[in-house]
Formats: sequence, C-alpha cells, structure tokens
Amino acid sequence: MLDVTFIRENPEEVKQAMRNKGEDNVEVVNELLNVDEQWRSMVEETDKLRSESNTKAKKIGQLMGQGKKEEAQDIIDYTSKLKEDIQEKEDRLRSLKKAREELLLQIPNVPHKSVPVGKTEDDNEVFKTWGEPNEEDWRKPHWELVEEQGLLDFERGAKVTGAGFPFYVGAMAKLQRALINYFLNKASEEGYTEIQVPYFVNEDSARGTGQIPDKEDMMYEVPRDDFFLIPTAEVPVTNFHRDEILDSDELPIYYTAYTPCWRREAGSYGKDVRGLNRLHQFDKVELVKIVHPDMAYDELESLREYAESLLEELNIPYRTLLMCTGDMGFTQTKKYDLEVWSPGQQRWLEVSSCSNFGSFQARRMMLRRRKENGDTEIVHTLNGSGLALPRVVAAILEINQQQDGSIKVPEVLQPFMGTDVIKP
RNA sequence: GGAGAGGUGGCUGAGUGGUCGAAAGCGCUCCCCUGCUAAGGGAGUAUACCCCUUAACGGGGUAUCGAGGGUUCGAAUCCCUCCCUCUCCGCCA
Repeated sequence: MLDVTFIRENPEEVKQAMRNKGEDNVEVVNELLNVDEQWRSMVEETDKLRSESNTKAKKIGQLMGQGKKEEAQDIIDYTSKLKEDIQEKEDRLRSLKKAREELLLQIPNVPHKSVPVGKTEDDNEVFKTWGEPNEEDWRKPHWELVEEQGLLDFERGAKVTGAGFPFYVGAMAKLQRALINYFLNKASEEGYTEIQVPYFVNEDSARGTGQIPDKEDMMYEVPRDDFFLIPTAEVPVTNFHRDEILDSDELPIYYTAYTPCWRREAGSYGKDVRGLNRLHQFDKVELVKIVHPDMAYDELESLREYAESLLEELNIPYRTLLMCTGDMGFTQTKKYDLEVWSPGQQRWLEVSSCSNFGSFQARRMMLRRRKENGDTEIVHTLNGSGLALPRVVAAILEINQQQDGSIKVPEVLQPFMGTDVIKP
C-alpha cells in the first residue's frame, strides 16, 4: 500500500510506475484522488457534527446533575435529530473509506529508478553469472535419476495426498534435512535470528504481507477455522511485528525461518511441473529484514550477496537476474531472482527471489519505528529465500550425478549427511 | 470439548451510564535543587486520522479502554457476537 499523500503529490509518477509494471488501468489513480477528496471532506463534516453532539451531551449531563430536567430535555430533543444526521454521514463515510481502501490496494509499489523498464521476463537483466552451465547431454533430469532409485516417490505421494506432494525417501530425506540445517546455520552466522513460526496464519496476517486481496488463490485455506496455510514463511515472519512501534536501535532486524510452504499453483502444467520443479508443498529457508528506510537498498544488496554465497558454496552454477518492472511483482520496488542451472533439463530454475518492499508492506501492517524526535515512521521490509529446497535439490542431483548413477554430495553438506556419495 | 474468571495507557492497577483519553503508582524524558552519591521538587510522557498554521514549533477536532455490532442525548461502564488469556475438568503429542 502506497502513502496516499505521496500519490496525491506525485500522481504522474505513480501512473508511470503502473504502466511500467504492466498495470494499464491508471485511471484508478484519478479515482482514488477523487474518492480521497470526498472522504476527507466527509471526515471533516462528520467530525464537526460529532463534536457538536459531544458538547451537547456534556451539557445535558451538567443540567441533569443540577436537576434542570426540562432544559436538558430541550437539548435532548435537538441532539436526537443530530444523531440521525451523524448516522447518515457515518454510513457514507464508511463506504467512502472502503472505496478509498480498495482503490489504494489496486495501486502497485513504485519501482526504484535502477530497475530496468520492461514488459516480460525477456526484459530482465542478467546481473551476474557464476560457474559454468554444464551442457553435457548425458545427464538425466533429476526425476529419472531418483525415481528409478526410489529416493523420490511421486506416485505414492499422489496416492496419499495428491499430485505435487512427493515423498522423499532415505538419502533424499537426509539431503533435505542437511540443506535445512546448512542454510539455517549459515543464516545464524550471518546474523539472522532463527525463529520457528506457525504454519497457519489468519486473514489479517495474509493481508499484512499482501497475499490478500491480490493473491489469495495461491493459498490453501482451512475454512472451518479461518486459517490459511502459509505459502511462504515471509507471511508469519514479517507479521511477527505487525502493529508495533520498534525502537530505532533495534534496527535492522534479521530473521530466518525454515518452513514448509504450501501453494495451490492453480493453472500450472506441462514441463514446468515435472519432478521437483513445481510442487504444492515444498521446504524453504526464508530471510526477512526489517530496516531503517535509508538502508533498504544496501540491505537488498547484502541479502542478494548472501543468497548467492550459498549457491557458490554448494558449487551450483547460477545467474542473478535483475527483474524488470513488468516481471517484478506488485509489491516490490526492486527484485533479484537467483536461478540455478539444471543440466538435466538444460534450463534455469529459480531458487531465490530477493525483494525490497520499501514501506509497502510495513504501511499495510502498521509496522513503525520511533524516530529520534519522538515521531513514528513506517519502516522498510525485505525478504529473500535462502534458499528454496526442491530446485536446489534438483540441481545438486543433476550436477553431481555420475555415470554409474551415484550422486556426489557437495562438500559442505557432507558433515550433515555423514557420507560423500548417494548410491543406488 | 465442559464449567468458571478476566481482557483498561510502556508496565502495575482504579474506575458499574454523564464533567473519563481515563485516578494512583512504577518506568521514561526535560528542568530545578543538592558541592560527589543517595534523596527531593516541578513539568511532560498513547496511537491513527481530519482541519488550521509553520521554515520548524504549534493549535483545534474526531476515533480508539481485546475486536465488531447494538441500546442511549451520552458507554471503559449495559446488551449481543467473536477473539484471546487464566483456573478447574476432560482429551491428548
């Protein structure tokens, strides 16, 4: 959610930002400003009437105390009518407020000036590449490799739950656990506080990070108890401090959390969803930063560099994309995607996305800091995956497979796995 | 799941229809005093929004006493729904 004052003062900049993000309905900005104008004058009118009503009510109280019942009754007759006026105005105020809110929620965040303007993923900028994408054609895609060995069981997953809910068996389960431990340990060393979070969240939290109203179709629901299964740890972690005012010296705050993530992924199909490429449930270690507004872009760079360092230590070739305006998403001001090379599939797979949300999320959840002069100020939030497991696993399997079908375990994971090779 | 108690400002805690945005204490900030220290005195100390004003300060108003609705001229106080916490019972990893 953008600051209305900012929109009021920079309507053209906001409209241009919308166009750049592929949101062509820039009329909502005008509608918003119009509704906002009406809302503000209605606030003024309503407040005046309420003020009058309050004053009169106090007077009645005084008169009653003095036993002047008849005088009091005159005023009561008057304020009874006033009350109808107020209720009418309050109704209009309510609907204006709602309209204003809804319009406001339709306006995306404004991209940073360093972000390339573009429409599709083809316009993303390759920011960095690391390692050699291996193009030897003997390498199998991971699903052939491990399903043959019974390490990953999609069929039984489909039987027990449904498509996209695989079982990880034996060494594969251990590999998952090794990665989780490795990622969490690294994040702790980097200064992130590890937290464990609820896997269900309520509606307020889903709204706080922007899953509602924009992307609610991505989440599984528990309607009986009004919960959503988290699509990412970002939701509970960022909402941890919702509606709080933080001391400035607490900032920056870094959190890391491991969670499963559940996504409905409605409409996905084809080669994109083979094997571990796209699942309904997957594991991820998430990184969240809550920072001073002036530091947000520096923090984004260090977040990106940290996520990249994980791939380098795992010895997985990757590239970092600076996402263009059209491909970066509604809530971000700037976003990097990290993609690993899948030699078995001969394609890049996204394993992390590091985003700066500016004040967009924090405003929605009223997450503020106390400034030196005592004022409050909306803080800035960032997050990134560090990392999402399935595609990292896919890359590890494909890159480290040997001609005999065995898989070498990356050195940094060996202490967690207790072995240097996965054999059939 | 059953029965009961309760949710008030940074904290403790008073307040059962009128002058209560809310006593008191603690904490915190600033000032004064005290030749250190200890103690003492005074002032201030919630959040959001609207309006006026400003370079900055400031002033006025509205809303908020778990959340949402209702009764009333007037609600922290009465009624309804929901959420949460605590105690006992039941169940259970």
